Amino acid sequence: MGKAYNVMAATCPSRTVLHRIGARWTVFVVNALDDGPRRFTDLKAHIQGITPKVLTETLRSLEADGLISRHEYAENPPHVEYALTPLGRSLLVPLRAVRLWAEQHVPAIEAARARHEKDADDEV
Amino acid sequence: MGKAYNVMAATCPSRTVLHRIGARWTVFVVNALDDGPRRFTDLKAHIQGITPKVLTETLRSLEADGLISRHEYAENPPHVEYALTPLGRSLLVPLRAVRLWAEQHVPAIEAARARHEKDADDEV
DNA sequence: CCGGATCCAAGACGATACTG
DNA sequence: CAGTATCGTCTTGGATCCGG
Repeated sequence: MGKAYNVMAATCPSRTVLHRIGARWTVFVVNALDDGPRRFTDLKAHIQGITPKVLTETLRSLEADGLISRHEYAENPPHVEYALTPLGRSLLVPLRAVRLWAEQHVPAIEAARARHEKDADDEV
Repeated sequence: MGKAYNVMAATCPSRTVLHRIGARWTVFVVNALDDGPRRFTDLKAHIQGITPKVLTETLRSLEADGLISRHEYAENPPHVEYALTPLGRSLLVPLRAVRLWAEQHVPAIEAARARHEKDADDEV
């Protein structure tokens, strides 16, 4: 029995999964829930620059895929908490690594870009 | 001395890095170079469904960021090879994990989507 | 507090044809 | 073989305002 799924295959269902993971804000939301449940406004404040509309869309998508859970308390004013499901926590492992990689390699990337920029100039 | 970079901050340079990593085809190209250098046509065949234009754009971006190297042999017909740089190989580690996660959790995601679909129907 | 509704802009992505 | 050129589409995402 070989591998069941392969993202390199055009019609493999894993591509839709990858597409969801790769969505612009998924890595932010999943990482933001790393240290426990958070409320909507809390998430919005933590993930700087995200708009309420996009945050809502992202949360709904992740909920549909079973990566986060939404718990609504019957209070007024409203009180809603989002948390990672076990499946979401398993995704957190690679996504945390991606986040860390991005944060740790900023200087290397910027240096490469500067070098590339310079090479382009030299060719003129 | 605290952490230098934080993707949660709106203006942090790590966001541009994350944006590049998150580009639709980055994870495919980096993973495709996992087991050694490949030629353009080889990549295109391996990453099913990618168009030459998009593949070129992705390769150029990754090259500009110092993640892959492009080696051109002075032959006719043309012979060009792409390979991961050390920096690119360091990115391969988390991106390979992302790819594996996507491939391994297809059934879980599909089950969650079906459940979600059913819940939506039940509310009607 | 937690969103929903609406409108709009950008750019990513795709299809196709062509060339050194 | 390894791309370019062109064009069109179409999904994302952003801005803003409103409502339960």
